[in-house]
Amino acid sequence: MFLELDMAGDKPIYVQLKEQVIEGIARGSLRPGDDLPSVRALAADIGINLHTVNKVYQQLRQEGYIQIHRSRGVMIHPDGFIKADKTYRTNLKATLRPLIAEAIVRDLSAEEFTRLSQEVYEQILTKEGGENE
Amino acid sequence: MFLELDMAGDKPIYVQLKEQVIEGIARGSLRPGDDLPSVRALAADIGINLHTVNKVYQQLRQEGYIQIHRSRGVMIHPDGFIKADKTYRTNLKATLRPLIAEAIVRDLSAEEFTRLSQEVYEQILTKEGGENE
DNA sequence: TTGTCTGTTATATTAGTAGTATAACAGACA
DNA sequence: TGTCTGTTATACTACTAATATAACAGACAA
Repeated sequence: MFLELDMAGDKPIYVQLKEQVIEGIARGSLRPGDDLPSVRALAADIGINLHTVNKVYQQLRQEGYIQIHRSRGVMIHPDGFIKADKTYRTNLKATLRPLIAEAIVRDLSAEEFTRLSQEVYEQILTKEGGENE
Repeated sequence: MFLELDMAGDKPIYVQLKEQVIEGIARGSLRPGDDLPSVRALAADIGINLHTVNKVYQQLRQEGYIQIHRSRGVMIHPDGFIKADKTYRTNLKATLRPLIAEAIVRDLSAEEFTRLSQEVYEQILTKEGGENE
């Protein structure tokens, strides 16, 4: 797999792992129906505990990204993903709010903010690496 | 003051407090040179501990939003704020990356994402309340 | 000079989360 | 019967959020 975890940084590794699976789906590297490693295999592969992987899988399942079958293992959800609805948009705006408040104070216009967002869209879809903090 | 803290939610109250000060500056409710309450006064006002307020003030000072004088108290930084530089933009893009990855999976186009961002800009600048999660 | 305001520092405690370590349970299936 | 799967339970360490007291030190007005 294509995983790169920063064990030192302050972002929890289960969050990093979850985000990388979602970005893998966004990029198209992981496609509906694709198998994911078992909790034990992935944990051993990246050198972390089984429970940390399990926590990620449980959250991804709850949010509709993957399917888990008792003894057949884990796969990317074969029926596609939950579309952006009202609740999602409301939550996204709430998440963006403090980011944009800071942008305003730093004199970053809405147009510049949009340009940065476009760049991130392209970075993800064209498989560019993004410099992490 | 205009503070509304959610003690139950999972967002730490020191983060909420910090974000609300920054949004206050973004809105123009707090302007360069304005006094802020003392750590003890603000803590007593909203019913939290002195150290929680102090932590917020220290972080706001470190990031250039406020000035702290030993026994004269706290004020919004009178000389304006640090403009968006290369480092800030890089960090902002890193922060946006997982949000946008999820947006892509949920079939939210870059144009729609931009539209939501514009709405948040306007919400903040026109002093609308934003529904919190 | 004394009192009272300011931020600052030091300790200690409680509660919750992140991550690890073992172990065992239960379904599928070759 | 093994051996793979996810699942559950328990316990431990380390760290963070938040609180509670207490004391220190600078500024400044009465």
